[in-house]
Amino acid sequence: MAVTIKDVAKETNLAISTISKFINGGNVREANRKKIEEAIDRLGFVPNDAARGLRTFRTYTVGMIMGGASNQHTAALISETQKLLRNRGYSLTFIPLGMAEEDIKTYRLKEYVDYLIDRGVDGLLITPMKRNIDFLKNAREQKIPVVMMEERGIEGEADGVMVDCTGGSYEVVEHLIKNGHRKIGIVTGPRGKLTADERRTGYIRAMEDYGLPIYKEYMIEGDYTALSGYRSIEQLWSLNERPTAFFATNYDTCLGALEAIREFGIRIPEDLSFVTFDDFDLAAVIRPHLTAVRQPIAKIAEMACELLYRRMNGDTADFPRTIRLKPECFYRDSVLDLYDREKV
Amino acid sequence: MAVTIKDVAKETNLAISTISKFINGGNVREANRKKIEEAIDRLGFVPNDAARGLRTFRTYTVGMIMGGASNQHTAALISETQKLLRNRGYSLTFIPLGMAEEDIKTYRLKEYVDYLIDRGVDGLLITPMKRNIDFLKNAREQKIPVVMMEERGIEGEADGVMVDCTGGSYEVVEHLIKNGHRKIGIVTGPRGKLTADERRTGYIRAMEDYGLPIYKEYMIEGDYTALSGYRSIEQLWSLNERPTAFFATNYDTCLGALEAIREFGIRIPEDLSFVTFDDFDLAAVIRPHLTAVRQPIAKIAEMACELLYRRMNGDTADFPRTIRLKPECFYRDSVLDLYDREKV
DNA sequence: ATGAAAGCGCTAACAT
DNA sequence: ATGTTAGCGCTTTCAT
Repeated sequence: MAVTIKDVAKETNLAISTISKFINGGNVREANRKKIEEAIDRLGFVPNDAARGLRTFRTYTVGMIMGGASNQHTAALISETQKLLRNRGYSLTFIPLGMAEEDIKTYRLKEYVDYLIDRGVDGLLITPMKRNIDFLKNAREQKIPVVMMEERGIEGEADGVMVDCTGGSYEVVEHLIKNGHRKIGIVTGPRGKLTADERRTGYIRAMEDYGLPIYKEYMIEGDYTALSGYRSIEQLWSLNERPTAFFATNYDTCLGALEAIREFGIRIPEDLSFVTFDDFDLAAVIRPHLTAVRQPIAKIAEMACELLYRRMNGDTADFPRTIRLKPECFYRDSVLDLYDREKV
Repeated sequence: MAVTIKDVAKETNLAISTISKFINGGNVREANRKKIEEAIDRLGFVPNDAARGLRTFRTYTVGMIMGGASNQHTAALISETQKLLRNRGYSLTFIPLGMAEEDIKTYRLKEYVDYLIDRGVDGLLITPMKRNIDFLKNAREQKIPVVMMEERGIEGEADGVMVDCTGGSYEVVEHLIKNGHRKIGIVTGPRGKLTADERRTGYIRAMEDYGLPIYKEYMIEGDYTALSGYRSIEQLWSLNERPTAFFATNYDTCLGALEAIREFGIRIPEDLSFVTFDDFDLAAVIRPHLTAVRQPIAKIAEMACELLYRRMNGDTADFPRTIRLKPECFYRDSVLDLYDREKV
């Protein structure tokens, strides 16, 4: 904190403004460039962000609010985002949204957004739990760009980067159907959360497209927690007519469901075929290898950061945009081919 | 960003300095207090952190670096910390440390620390992966207080807040022993990581105290990842003489181990008794309920924040401190009483 | 208790 | 290409 641009100026016998210009990528005579670089190095000069921010009305800080940091998918997203932002000279102020905690009831998203705005972020990356944009009021008023993750863009409010969950969900359920499954259980995510609604929709649509009946008993209302995944298997297994396949719609429910499956001694895929949204390390390792829909996490982060970066720099082209990324299905060994079985 | 302290001054017909004083908790005549509060409210004034920081050489920002955000324990820690810090007026700049990624090899901790220091954090909360303090050089030189989590305090360098892992580990292994187990498998964490070493020590010490032999084959070298947990069961189950009990030393290895257990159709506790470090939602729900060592997460966060807060405010009493918290064992149903079995 | 004024480190407009 | 200078919003002496 001690050495300032002034010191560098003195050291190099140049004007403060020349140093400033250099720092910000301006043109400087070659000889001076060297001198300045040396001086900066020797002195260990680091620009003072506070001073810079005071002038430029920028903090070079991005606020990120998102829940469920305890699952691999989210953690990876945070990690990627942080890296990309840092490479662009931004740091990340992070607010985790409690998933199971009191947060979900009180939904203090607006409070958090306002807090970050007051602290002076240049942009916001938000993963909301429902499509409700009250919390964006101050961001809009103060023209702080917002990119929503796992949501569509909103006219006049925010851009959105999301994965085509309906498609991914459809594809994996279709895969089950094509393997002869008719009774397919599913544990859904919280109502109003776009990804959850889409994954449910994909399931329903696939069933309908293949003329299959949709039984209420097979659609378990969950909330993306491991516990709800666990309960869903519990519930399905208590049915007289058990499903032959199961679709866990996110990482956490998948873990929970697998636990119940272990507990009940259910065999995959002999007793129950199993597919899941969100791929993870173990999914490809455990036996049988789990068929899963993988989200392009790096790409999501990249698109969101890129878009936010552009907005923060005044590029408002195509606002609001909705970037929709395709997930990828990994077909592995957790689905039993019922037709095959019949033949045997 | 528009309304400043100046506006408030004008609005109230008071001097800027009076407003400033009020904001910072100084004494103001009752009548003025009211006027100021009203004006602030009406105008929606929020102090500009950059300007304030420029004067005070403070950013009211704390940097946090920690890995493994994908497990419940870590996620909860981040969440708690963020909350506590915010209540004290600090925001959190977060850098996740990739666990399985390239980070673990290159170990760019110093790079991250320096980055945060350059960005001007007032304090640092770090969970290092090994006891190596090179990365603290700049923090020390610039007198930026550091509280290490999951580490001891270091003379002249940093305070430490940690859990007595040796004790917790000892206790839970002792529990196994007292239930008649002699062949106890364990999957350890990365060498050099204090918590991992301590948990290993607790295991060894308990075995020694009860005069039990320690077999190399039962001590699987892991790295706190789910995969290593999975592999450890795989390995142990391939032994001629399988263990009767297993100790997963953290959340991730526990998940991985449970997966392998499902896959191999191993029954808990009939075929294998199971205990784990780090308690989690499902542990108490699945059958059998898992015996687990729970870390006092809220307390850890509280102690770390409190200590860091004191340091940031110049209180250097007892530096460096090492705060050691006791974990708690939850004895549930995943351990078979072998004596009982003999009787039967 | 309140006010006037200096200045934190930097950027940007303007002058050279 | 480089230099001079005003001022961003705030805290902090120092007066009053």
